[in-house]
Amino acid sequence: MAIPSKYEITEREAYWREFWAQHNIYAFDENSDKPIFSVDTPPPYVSADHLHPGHIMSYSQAEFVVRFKRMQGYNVFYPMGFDDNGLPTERHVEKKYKIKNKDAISRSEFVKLCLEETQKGIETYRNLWSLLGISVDWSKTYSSINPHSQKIAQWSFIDLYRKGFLSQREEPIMWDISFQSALAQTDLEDSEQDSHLNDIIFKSENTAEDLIIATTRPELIPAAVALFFHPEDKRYQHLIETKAITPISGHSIPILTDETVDREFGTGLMMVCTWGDSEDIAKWKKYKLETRLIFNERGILGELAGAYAGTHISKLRNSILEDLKAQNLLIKQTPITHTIQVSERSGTPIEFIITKQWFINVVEHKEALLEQGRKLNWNPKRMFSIYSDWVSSLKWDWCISRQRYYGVPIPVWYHRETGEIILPQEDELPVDPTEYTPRGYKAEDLIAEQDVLDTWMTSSMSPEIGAKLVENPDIAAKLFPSSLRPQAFEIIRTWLFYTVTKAYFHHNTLPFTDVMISGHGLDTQGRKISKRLGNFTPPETTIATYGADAMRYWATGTTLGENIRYNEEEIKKGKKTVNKLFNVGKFAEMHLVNFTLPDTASELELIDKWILSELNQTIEIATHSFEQYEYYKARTAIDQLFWNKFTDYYLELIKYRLYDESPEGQNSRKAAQYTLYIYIESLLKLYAPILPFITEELYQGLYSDTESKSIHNSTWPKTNTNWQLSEEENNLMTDILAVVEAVRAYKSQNSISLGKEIESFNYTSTQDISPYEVFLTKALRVGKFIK
RNA sequence: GGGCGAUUGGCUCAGUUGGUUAGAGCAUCUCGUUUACACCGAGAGGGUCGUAGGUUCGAAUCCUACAUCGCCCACCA
Repeated sequence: MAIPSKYEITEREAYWREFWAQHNIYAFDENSDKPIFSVDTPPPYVSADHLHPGHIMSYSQAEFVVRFKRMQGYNVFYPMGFDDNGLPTERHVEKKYKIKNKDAISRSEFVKLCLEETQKGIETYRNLWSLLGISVDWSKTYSSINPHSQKIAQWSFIDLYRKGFLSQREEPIMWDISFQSALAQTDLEDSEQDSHLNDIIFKSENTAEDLIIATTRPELIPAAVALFFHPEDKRYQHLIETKAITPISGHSIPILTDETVDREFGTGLMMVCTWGDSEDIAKWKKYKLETRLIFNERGILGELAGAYAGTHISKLRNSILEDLKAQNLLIKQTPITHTIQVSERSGTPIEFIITKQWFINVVEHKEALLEQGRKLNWNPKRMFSIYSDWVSSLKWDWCISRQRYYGVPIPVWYHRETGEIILPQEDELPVDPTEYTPRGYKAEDLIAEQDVLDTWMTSSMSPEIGAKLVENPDIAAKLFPSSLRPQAFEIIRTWLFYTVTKAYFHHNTLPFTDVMISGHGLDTQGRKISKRLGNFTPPETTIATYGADAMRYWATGTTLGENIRYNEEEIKKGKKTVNKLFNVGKFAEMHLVNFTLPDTASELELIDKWILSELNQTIEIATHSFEQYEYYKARTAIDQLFWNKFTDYYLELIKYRLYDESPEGQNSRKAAQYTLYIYIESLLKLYAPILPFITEELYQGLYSDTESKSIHNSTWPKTNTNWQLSEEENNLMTDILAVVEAVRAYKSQNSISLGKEIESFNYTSTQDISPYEVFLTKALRVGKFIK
């Protein structure tokens, strides 16, 4: 197959994409006995078309390593997943179809819309990933809402229940009043808001004196259940064991002491409600305080809110402050800026209500989970601290039930009479309890669980969901644990933590051995790329302009875990590299016509051995670097070899030999051809993980004699000790290269064209390079060297 | 407040265990129509490696403090 005369990037990349697909170049081979390398590919959210260069960066970086492993002889299992489950999808559909009230649409209609939107998202990703040349095995694809994934997520629930890691408890839980669903610790986000610290008068029931408390949430006064002060606070000793009367609601609450109260804050008196924050819950639990819930799951105020009943909690603060003012009970308002926790998805400040929810008991296993995390091979190492910080700071068990429409149903029924919890058999999965009756029961005896599972409940099973795409159970078993988990650092505390947790609880193992954590994509000014700011060029546009190889080249531009700025110059450099490779390919093709690799190596000249020894060194560096996930280092070394050693020197120095038609020059010419042949093949292979398109083009054009043999299934280059230079040869080469440089400088400074022959050149050298004078005079067009 | 990361020529970034004149690309300047390539080639200029101390024969690299920027966590009701 010949190399085309011109490299039309878009057209040729499309050609090779099609070629790879047709020949199943990236398919996992179930019949192979090669060692397996399995990847736990991140399943991206498909709920919105928000793909930007940051995604390109992180997927490419992982893919460099995957391609390297494939060429190293691994049977690569590289599936693709799509996370189309859960709240983000619901929200996207609500927004897009302007669904304000879910009562206006049936559950099944709504789910149908979700699935439709999901499908569109999958197409967007799939198109871009193919465009980029991501070498996933598209025959191994899952979506997190499909039956395969649902089955595994539900199995997980059942297995955890049977093993005692699950519990159903009624307790205060973080709640999103706008979505009306429970939230897990990780669904929260900080939001800085301007507010007031209000000094408000309570009355002592016993002495009728004024008790001043400071609060940012005066609306919770009707929910107040106690006042606290520090046990050693001299100002309030006489109040121990007495009671206070709240303003507005006028109910009586105990006054207690606790060491966690800060004497310096406000007046040193603290109001505890049910519940304003986790501190409230802690004290409520510790002192077994009363429970006063003033609003329901929609945020509507109830009886305990007295006159305010029927209105919404969000309106209560102003009403209460006005009423306090009217009664002269509000003494002071201090403006403050503080950080409150809001629901990540809705932006609504979280509230606490008490409901029955399912939990995975993670808090009591903190130590073990920390230990599991420690056993992972983290790349880069420092990313482990994000994991350990998170695990150490866990305060709540993982709440896995969600009061939502679109998700994997919790596979549970409750017996109408006894309340007994009924689980389906494994072979019945997946089930929707609201539409299915488990074997051995009658529908009328059962109450179906309405809630669905947290979306992380499914994605935390991704290594197994992926592995089980292979039907043969023996082979599937070999795919778990995965070899590699690539992901972004933002989801260490969610996806990574939950996956580690699941593998530990289910199998007492790690879900994967190696972790590769990528950084953020930033815009040209160093700001985080986001859909909201719109500060990015769509990757499709960039690829159309410069090609996928060039875009991938940009992604090598930073070390793993570091953020990378979008930099069009780097992409241009990628394109230049592609162009240069192409031209070298054309040149080689021209000079390798009718050349076949001889059985025995040709008699190499010093310069030939030199470039091959440079190749040796680069192979070593690149191999080691890719193994350490240091694709950047690999690329730099390969670039050096290609640009600075090969095109700058070697190629120019052997041209005269390649063009030599004389009979006495044929041995030398063959040696140069031989070197060219060997060198370029290895060079292409070295670049192949980073630049899959152009390397395939040239490999097919120069080397492949079969229709289906791809460079990406070829073997990774090996070093050859025959190419090692002796110390003497090495010194000689150093001098020869110095002479080359000197001649070039001389010509450049004297405005002489490099191609023009000069009569003589003065040089000094530490080695005796006289045997190479003929070579130098020919290669450099110098009549005579004068020492 | 605690933790992590960053700070290197105009710009974007490398510098693995401390070791000869600190590297690359882009940009700048000079030169060159050379038979793979002008998406090219050759040459040149440009950095007291954020600041201040310390360890060492020797520090961009190790230690301490500080400054600026970014991120994460905890946040006083």
